[in-house]
Amino acid sequence: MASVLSRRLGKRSLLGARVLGPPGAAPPLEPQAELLEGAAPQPFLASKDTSCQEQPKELLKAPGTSGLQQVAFQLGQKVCVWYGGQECTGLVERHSWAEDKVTVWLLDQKLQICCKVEEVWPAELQSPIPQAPPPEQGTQAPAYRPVSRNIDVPKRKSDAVEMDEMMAAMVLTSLSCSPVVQSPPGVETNFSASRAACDPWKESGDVSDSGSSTTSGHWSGSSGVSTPSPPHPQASPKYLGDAFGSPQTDNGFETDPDAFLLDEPAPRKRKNSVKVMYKCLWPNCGKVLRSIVGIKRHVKALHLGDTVDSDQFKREEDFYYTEVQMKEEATAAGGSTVDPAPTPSVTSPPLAVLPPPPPKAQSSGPDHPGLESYLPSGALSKSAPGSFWHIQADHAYQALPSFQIPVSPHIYTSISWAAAPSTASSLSPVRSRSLSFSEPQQPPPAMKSHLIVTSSPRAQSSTRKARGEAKKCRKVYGIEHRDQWCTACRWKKACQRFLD
DNA sequence: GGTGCCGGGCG
DNA sequence: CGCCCGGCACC
Repeated sequence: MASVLSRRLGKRSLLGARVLGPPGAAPPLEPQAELLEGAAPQPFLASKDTSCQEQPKELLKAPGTSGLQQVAFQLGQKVCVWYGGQECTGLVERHSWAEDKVTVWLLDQKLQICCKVEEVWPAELQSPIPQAPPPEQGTQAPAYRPVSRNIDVPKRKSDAVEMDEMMAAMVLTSLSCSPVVQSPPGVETNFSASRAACDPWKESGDVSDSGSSTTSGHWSGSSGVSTPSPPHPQASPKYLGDAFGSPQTDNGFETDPDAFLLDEPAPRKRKNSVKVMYKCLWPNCGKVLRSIVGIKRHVKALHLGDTVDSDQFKREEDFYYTEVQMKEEATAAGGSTVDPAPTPSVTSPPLAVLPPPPPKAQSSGPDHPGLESYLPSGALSKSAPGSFWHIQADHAYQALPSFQIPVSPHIYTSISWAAAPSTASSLSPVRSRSLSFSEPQQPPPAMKSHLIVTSSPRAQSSTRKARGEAKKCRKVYGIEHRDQWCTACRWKKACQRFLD
């Protein structure tokens, strides 16, 4: 009995937790979610979002992360920064202490960049901070950014984190809505045009970011993964941003950076395994190539116009493709090596909606990497299993429909699709991670497998639920105490108090 | 026949 | 949607 009660309540509280989680400043959910990710601590998670989207919290946080000259930049403060090989002036958009980063709105370039504190200095001082990284390269010819910024996205461990942050930050800020330039929320100045262009997705993005979880509340702790089934037809850089920012990304780098580094990713892993492709995320493009080089070239040539000299777009091609896992079979058909935009049939639609968990090479799950990693890490893990075990008994019946409590094999089966779509398309499962989606997670693994396979065992009672042998309200309370029955019993429905 | 509960009706 | 009940399958 207890278990039953608890199970139900759990659903409820779970819901509450989720809904409340996001908007709150630091929902207790967060750490949990991270834990579930099963990955190493992910500074990135927090940092990505916060560093470039909200400053106040950060300001409160550890103001001592890196010891240099902790100048407190203020919003709107005029500063200088090394960018594009030259010293540019701009206004401080935000200053993230935790990340040691400053987002600067460059007046000249009319774009927003996010860089380290050390690389920014108040406009009054006419030179960068002495021991800071910059000039080494900045003084020379076409250096685009001081120091590390020159490394390509594919990265090695050492630089991975830093780069990730940078990239994500930049993507989120300057690239977020169109390849051109995005006016930052605060500075609504004269860029209404480009702003208008990006509004559609931006709106949805904002919604989810703010955590107002309009729809179902399946909100993922802090990662931008939110995937609230954004209406945007094709992938926009935003998702790219997510992609690079998502915890999975980090994971990917940690676990298997090589795959991402490889120019020729065709190291055909096992047969039937997932193959890494690279998909162009440029609006209306969606070209899929097999080599990272190819995709880069494609983006650069077709979309960025190969303007090698334009600092602004330098290396931006990195942002306009994403890694995609495709079933080997699917791609194998097309056969050989490079180019042909292969079998988008499978990938494209989901991809557009997905937070493409891209630079991740499923080195882990040899069997169905796609599923294994996308499912759990993406949506499922975000649920709060901890709060699972309580519910008020009597109204569980009412609650049932919406929460899909794993009560019986039937319900499982009805749910199982969530876990089962398996091999069909490695990407698709995410498509409808809705509230109930995460529930199947709760039962222990054994149950889960049962879950997936079931469906016919009770063949004979195909429609009708097998009669449980547990005592029911009627038996326990007797017909004379009908008022003490659970609601379901009273209504001649499946008893919810004494489940078996 | 007693019981559990599905399907469906009513307000 | 809450409530109720006919009726069926199981015991």
